[in-house]
Amino acid sequence: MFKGFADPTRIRILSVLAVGELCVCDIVEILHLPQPAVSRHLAYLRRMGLVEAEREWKFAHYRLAAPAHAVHQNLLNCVRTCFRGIQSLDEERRRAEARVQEREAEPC
Amino acid sequence: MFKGFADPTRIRILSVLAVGELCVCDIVEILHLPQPAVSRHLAYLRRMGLVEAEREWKFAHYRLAAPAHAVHQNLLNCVRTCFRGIQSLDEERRRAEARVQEREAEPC
DNA sequence: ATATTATACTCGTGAAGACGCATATGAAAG
DNA sequence: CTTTCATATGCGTCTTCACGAGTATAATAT
Repeated sequence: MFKGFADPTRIRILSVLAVGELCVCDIVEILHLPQPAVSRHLAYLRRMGLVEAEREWKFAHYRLAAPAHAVHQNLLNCVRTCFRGIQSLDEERRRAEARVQEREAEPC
Repeated sequence: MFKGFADPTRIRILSVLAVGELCVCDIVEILHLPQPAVSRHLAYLRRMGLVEAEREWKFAHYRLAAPAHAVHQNLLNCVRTCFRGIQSLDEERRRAEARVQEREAEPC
């Protein structure tokens, strides 16, 4: 579980997913990372049970998994509270929020 | 910081140090691990700022470092609360408590 | 059928680190 | 000075994993 958090890139991914559900391409744009890197880290996080994926149309929507035990809960608190105020993460979260709101306003 | 927790042996060490100050040889006996392994993990944890050492007489007394930031605080909460109830860790903590109490009762 | 889009995977390379074993350091006692 | 005890560090090996580059897959669009 801790290993899931033991990488800067994965922390960034978890941090933006804390904002809301995002697809791989969103994360690629928000974090300015190559798509295979994002996919690989997401696969890792999936294996650890930290995120869940759902395919809809052409997109894989990822979200934070519901905490399965106390450690998990505690680490999610970290994402939601401790990571506030770190400038680079804040910016990425802002961009993520914009994306999530576009999604909600989007016509089906 | 998360990397400090991303190893089972280090979690065991942090868990017994949460009970109180211990020297390397205590940890070796409590966890049934070879001394070099313990020393190296402690060095790692020292580099991460998770533990502090103090040499007194021939012994190096190790203790958990005071939390330096929110993430650190949160992870220490994990050690103190989330790890309760895991049988193997509980046993090791019990043995650590015995040690700490011997220390306190010890004549100078 | 072909092209496009979104996502996943494979492979090679390199770095970090875990472990066992042996050995070094450093202080205190004999 | 040598021994002993507590601790630290080197070395060789093995595993895990991060990353880049390329490619595969699978669904949709033309």
